[in-house]
Amino acid sequence: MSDKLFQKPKGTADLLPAVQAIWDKINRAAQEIFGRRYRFGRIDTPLFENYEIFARTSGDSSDVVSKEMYDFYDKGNRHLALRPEGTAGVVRAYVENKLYGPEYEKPVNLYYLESMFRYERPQAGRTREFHQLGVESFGSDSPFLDAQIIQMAIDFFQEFNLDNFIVKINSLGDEESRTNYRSALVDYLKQFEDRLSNDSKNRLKSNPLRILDSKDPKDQELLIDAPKILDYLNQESKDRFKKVTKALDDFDISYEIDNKLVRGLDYYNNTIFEIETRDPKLKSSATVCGGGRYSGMVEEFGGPETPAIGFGIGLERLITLVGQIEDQDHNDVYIVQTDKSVNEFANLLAKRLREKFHFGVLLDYTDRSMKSQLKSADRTKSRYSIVIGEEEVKNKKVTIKKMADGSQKKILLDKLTIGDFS
RNA sequence: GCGGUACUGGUGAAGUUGGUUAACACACCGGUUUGUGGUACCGGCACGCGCGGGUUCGAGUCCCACGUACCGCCCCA
Repeated sequence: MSDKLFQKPKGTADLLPAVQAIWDKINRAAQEIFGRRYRFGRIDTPLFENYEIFARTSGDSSDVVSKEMYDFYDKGNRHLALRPEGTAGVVRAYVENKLYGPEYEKPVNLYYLESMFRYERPQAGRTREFHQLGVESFGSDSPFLDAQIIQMAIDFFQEFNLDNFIVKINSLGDEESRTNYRSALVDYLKQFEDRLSNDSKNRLKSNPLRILDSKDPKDQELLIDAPKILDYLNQESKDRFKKVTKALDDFDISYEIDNKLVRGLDYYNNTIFEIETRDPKLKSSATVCGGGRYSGMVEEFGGPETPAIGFGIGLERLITLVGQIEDQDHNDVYIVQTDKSVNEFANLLAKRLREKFHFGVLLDYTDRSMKSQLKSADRTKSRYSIVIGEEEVKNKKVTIKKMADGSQKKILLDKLTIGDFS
């Protein structure tokens, strides 16, 4: 085996300087759209939480909990887990910090940008550590908010000029509707139990709704005549869903009602949605955003009954769609030294230029040839170089060279102003 | 967790049916008469072919195990 001690853990990535420009842009876009336009406040929660926080909310039968969790015991024998998704931690923080209190404006709107961890086989658009940008809104059950939240995600994608996607939406209904539907679905599928795939057989007991998005072609065939969830919504849930889709229509959002959409986590009810890209770069990982309504979770953590809705955007997936953006960063001044006798002078000059003009300043510390130093000035996209030699040191002058056209001028050090560099 | 493909220098890679000195290009460093860049020319740059074993007189080239990456399944962001 190779020297695995010196390799990064499987499914992780180093984000080198060359790749940071896009992350900066994501941060700025989140701040601008979620923070400024929608007035969501940023929240950061711990990288790890008590195991139960995720296990209970996501559901024991979910893949995330049953096989993808990075859990461990600390020295105090506490069972902890690296967060596999963002919602549970935010809800925990909402309750623990009593953000439901009267001093906070309702709904309480939060967004986060954090890394998540899932023990999975890496492939395109899927790594073990990945980043999610998500929002959560607590305290409103309005269907108009559902539409607003979906619009938020779209706004974000548009900031990156992405529009080759489809919004898929479905409603799981309220508790009552969901219970009714579940038993109707189980009754229907029971008669074909021996023809179902193994996964689906297990889910028949643990989580029958998940059978709906089975990829097994035989399962799919059996599902054609299965009861449809939208037929089982009670009047209230039905009306609610209609209001959501009406609002989406009013927003000119094109969407697709997908009555087989269920999502992998257990905590959803009423509106659920996904945004899928059609870009072939992410074939089996086309979901770039997923979310929906969840009620009951705040109570589960000991808070008051609170309706909530949120979504998460997979940032690595977003980035593979956007591609890398060019780093436009320029350096201001590169100090070129004719030989090592002027090192001291040059070194001091660098300090003064940063101090006085707040310039970006670079200089060579390896006594390379002038030619090499000028090459470096080029490569670092320096706007100016300052040549320092014996003559300059003796006369307390600097030779300023404008890189773009090669023009030079000599100026007394004491007379140097910022205007000499514009 | 299951299946497939790949793995040669800083990078892209060539390496024929296993047989001396690992091609070529880019990048980098240096030089082309001594204080000036992005061009041109010249020179330098893998004691090693993911890691560990094995087969063989001999392996980058064959076999096995492991690691990682990529693709597919499952599932998701």
